[in-house]
Amino acid sequence: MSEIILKVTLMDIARELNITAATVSRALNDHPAIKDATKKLVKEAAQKLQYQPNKIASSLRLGKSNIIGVIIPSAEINFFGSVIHGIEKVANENNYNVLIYQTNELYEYEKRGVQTFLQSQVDGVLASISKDTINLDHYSEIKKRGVPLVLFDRAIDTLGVSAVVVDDYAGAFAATKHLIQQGCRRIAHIGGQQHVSIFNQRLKGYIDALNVFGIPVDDDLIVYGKVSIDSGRDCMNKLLALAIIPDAVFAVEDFTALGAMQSIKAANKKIPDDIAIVGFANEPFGEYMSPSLSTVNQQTVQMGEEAAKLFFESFHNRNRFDYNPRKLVLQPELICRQSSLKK
Amino acid sequence: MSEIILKVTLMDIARELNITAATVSRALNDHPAIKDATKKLVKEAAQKLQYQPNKIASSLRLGKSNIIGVIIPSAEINFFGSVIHGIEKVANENNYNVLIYQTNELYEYEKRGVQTFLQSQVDGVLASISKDTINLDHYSEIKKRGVPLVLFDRAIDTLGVSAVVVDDYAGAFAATKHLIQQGCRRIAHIGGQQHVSIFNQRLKGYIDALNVFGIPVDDDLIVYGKVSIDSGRDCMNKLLALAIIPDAVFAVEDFTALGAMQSIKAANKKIPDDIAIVGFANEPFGEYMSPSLSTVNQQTVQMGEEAAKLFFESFHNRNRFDYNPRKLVLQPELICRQSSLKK
DNA sequence: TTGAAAGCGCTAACAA
DNA sequence: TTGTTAGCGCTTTCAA
Repeated sequence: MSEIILKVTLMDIARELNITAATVSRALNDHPAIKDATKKLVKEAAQKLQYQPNKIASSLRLGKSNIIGVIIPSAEINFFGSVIHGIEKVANENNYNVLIYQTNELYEYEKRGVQTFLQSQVDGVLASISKDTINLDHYSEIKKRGVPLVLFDRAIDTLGVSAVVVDDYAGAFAATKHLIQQGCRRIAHIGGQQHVSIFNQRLKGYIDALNVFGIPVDDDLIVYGKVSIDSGRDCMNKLLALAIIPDAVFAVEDFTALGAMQSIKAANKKIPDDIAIVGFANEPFGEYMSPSLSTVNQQTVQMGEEAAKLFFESFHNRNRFDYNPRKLVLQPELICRQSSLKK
Repeated sequence: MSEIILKVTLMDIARELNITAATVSRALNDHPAIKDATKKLVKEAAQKLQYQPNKIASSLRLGKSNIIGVIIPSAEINFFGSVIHGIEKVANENNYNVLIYQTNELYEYEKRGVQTFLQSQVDGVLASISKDTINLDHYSEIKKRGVPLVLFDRAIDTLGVSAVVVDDYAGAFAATKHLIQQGCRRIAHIGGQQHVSIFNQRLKGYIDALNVFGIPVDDDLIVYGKVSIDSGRDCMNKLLALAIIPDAVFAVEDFTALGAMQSIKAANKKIPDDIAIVGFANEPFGEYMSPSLSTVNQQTVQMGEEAAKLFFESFHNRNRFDYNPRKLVLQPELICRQSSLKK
């Protein structure tokens, strides 16, 4: 049974070598004014005593925590897992750590997360706004405290902060265009909550694609839901109840598409022959369904990486008055699978 | 454009009210010795000045960070996302935050993660050991420093720390038994790396189920892979090359099962009629495939919750010599879907 | 019921 | 090249 290691500090090393803590600190940080011989001695002693620097003390002194706070709706959604993956990668490369806070799509939790992060003295906050959130004062507060804020995916322009988003409009346009090119003419859209900008953009892309190709927009073919499997099923049922049913559906997101597919199958219609369908997000399950689901891929890991990079950019320029937030728009990629490919 | 809020400290509040920082601190922490009137004044002033307590300073003083470090192989794997969800939930309820470190299944990263967490003065570490890891000294070091360590899912008994695992043996036994009850007699197993305890347990459960039901264990029917879609496909191809092919497969995990299914379909065999198949993990895609995948559900969110609770238990008892680590075994649940249900 | 003073562990300005 | 000293913001012991 090995002994417990007692807390060892700079002072312990200093005492061991009959020098001061300041010298030890400088030696460990490779300060140029310190003799190589001293550095060597100090580092050996640190090793021997199994010294671990206390980051909290150092953070307090330096006024910098080397921690990025990340606010996400849910760690359980694959999309956000991927984004975190990207964030972590860039953060670790820069000697930063990542604190996670989940909102469960609730405004109250989101507010609490922001408070917690400010108190934890994070150097920056990366956030994806929850669907439930309308009031944005808590985000303004981050800005007011001089802490860099970067939004990803669910961004809001009025905040005037850096952001990484995918071009939802372009993705929706491409998806709709693809359906038109497959010969579909009655293309429905199952949309999401319109105060969420990404959902609104997808609606616009859909409408503009129809316009560009001279297909009239039919309000009966546009239904709105809450973005879930159940809601997808319900919305599709409404579309199937129309006098003339659609020959294609562009769903705002993959789970919605999945619900719609279930409903189509239940009505004994064939996918894609009777009704073609395209989703959005490239959730992993889409690839393995039958028929496999056409969708729009969002470059999730890259989104995380870029968000983290934007934070470092803001952080390094935080004292410059001429630094302006940047908005990065990633291009999504249409993935055509069986659910939309007619023979 | 709103003004930047300058850092406001206890001293600022104290000055405002002509009292000392000590009193302010006590008032904000509802110390019983402080007059209600004073508390009221202090809290109002704190509000007015938009005071945010500095947790780093408080951590340094108290020797306690209120942070739990979580080490996972990858945030992109749904399983770990769910576990984090559970951990976050319990952590937040207890005023704790969660630092995440990803190892990408690499020993070197895992070691670095442990160092980072120790330096960050986390109050405890929750970890799932990466597949690549064999040397466990870094985990022993956490113990030696008196920091509570709780392992989840990928646990190792020899470390003598608390752990939450699912009963992999029981899950594998149930899956195999189910296949036997469906009338299968040549049941193959696609296994994982045997130094990973959970994979080894699943093999044992498979073998014991065969034994209990009087079915001879045939070494030809057991193949080992690296736990991935590709590896599942390769392993299944080997099984399909046997003189007498199996009539069922118990795969060590869902992605492996998925690869196997692709290979079975490519060989023009019917699932489940020619070959029935069961996976392990209940990855979301399994529900939506065709045929849908039978699998074993692992109570992931609950696993996270229990792991966090075990940490708090260890933490509160960290100075007691009679506290022993506890191992929690969650019971998995067999989910029978189309891939294994014969008519 | 409150104040004075010290200290958590580290780093940086200044001095030598 | 190294030492001295002070202080980051908070909490707590001791004293009043």
